[in-house]
Amino acid sequence: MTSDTSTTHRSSRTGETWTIAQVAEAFDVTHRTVRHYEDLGLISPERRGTQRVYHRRDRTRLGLILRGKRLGFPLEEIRTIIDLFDAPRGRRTQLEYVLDQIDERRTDLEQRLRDVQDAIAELGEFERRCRDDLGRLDHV
Amino acid sequence: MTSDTSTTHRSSRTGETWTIAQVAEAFDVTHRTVRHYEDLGLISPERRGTQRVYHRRDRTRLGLILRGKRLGFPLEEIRTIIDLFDAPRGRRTQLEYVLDQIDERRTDLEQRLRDVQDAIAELGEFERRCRDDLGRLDHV
DNA sequence: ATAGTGCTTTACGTTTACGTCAACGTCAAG
DNA sequence: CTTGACGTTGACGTAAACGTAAAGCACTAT
Repeated sequence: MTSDTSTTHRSSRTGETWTIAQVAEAFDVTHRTVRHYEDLGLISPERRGTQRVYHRRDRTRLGLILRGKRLGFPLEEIRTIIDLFDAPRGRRTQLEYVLDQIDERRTDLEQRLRDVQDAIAELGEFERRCRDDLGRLDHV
Repeated sequence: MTSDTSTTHRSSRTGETWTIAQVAEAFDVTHRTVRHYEDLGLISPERRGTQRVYHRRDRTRLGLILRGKRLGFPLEEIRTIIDLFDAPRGRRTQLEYVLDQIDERRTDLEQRLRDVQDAIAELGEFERRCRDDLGRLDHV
């Protein structure tokens, strides 16, 4: 019940693995969320017996997943995207397919870029009008 | 059953109103979607008898809604944002509240801006690697 | 008068993205 | 050896964002 400095090790020896509780806290999501992403095939942590063991690779993926979510992509689409990064690009057909996918993604992202920029600009314009109104109130 | 050039008028006289079918098609959504937004209070078209009549104001709002959606905002949040634009900002307290909200929104949008830019950058880097791989295949 | 076209409400169904138990395993500490 | 602390697998619940009939009104054309 007192101060316990030995809470979050367990991977002190390996130095590169984490438990589900640790990654969940690190990314500020619940363990349920992490398991859900695994159910959908977005991450596949190592199993040591029955326990899940997360490596840096899994953390990288989790970061990509959460960023994708912030951008409003559905999880299924996020899966196809990050799978793309790990896809075997040995044969020419595969590489050309991957490059095609990249182009599609980029088109989508550039639309979102415009959306965000427009929204920020409109917000700025709106703020200016509000500050004008405020100025008039001060002036009187 | 033959060619019918008189399909989409009905507002020819007023020149500034549309039916639900027309706005739905214009924004490439279903009428169900449009009505759903109305149920949530995101738009409130005029009623002429029982029929909905959409004005430019409603189209503007629809545009904002759909852009908000592309950026991954939930509809409820979108409602509070676009309501903000139409809010009565007469009193100082109101104006200060609005300016606060604007700041919150901007912080959020700037995070998304970074997310999109990072994603595009990573995509570019990934494409470069793929093109390298492709070049090596050509070279052999 | 009737049929067709478009709009309306009501209401249940579906998908996505998890939340929330329940019930059980496991490992170290007391 | 029992008690936690943490982990595991189901399995059902839920909120958001619509989809999808079903059934009826209104106007127009034949």
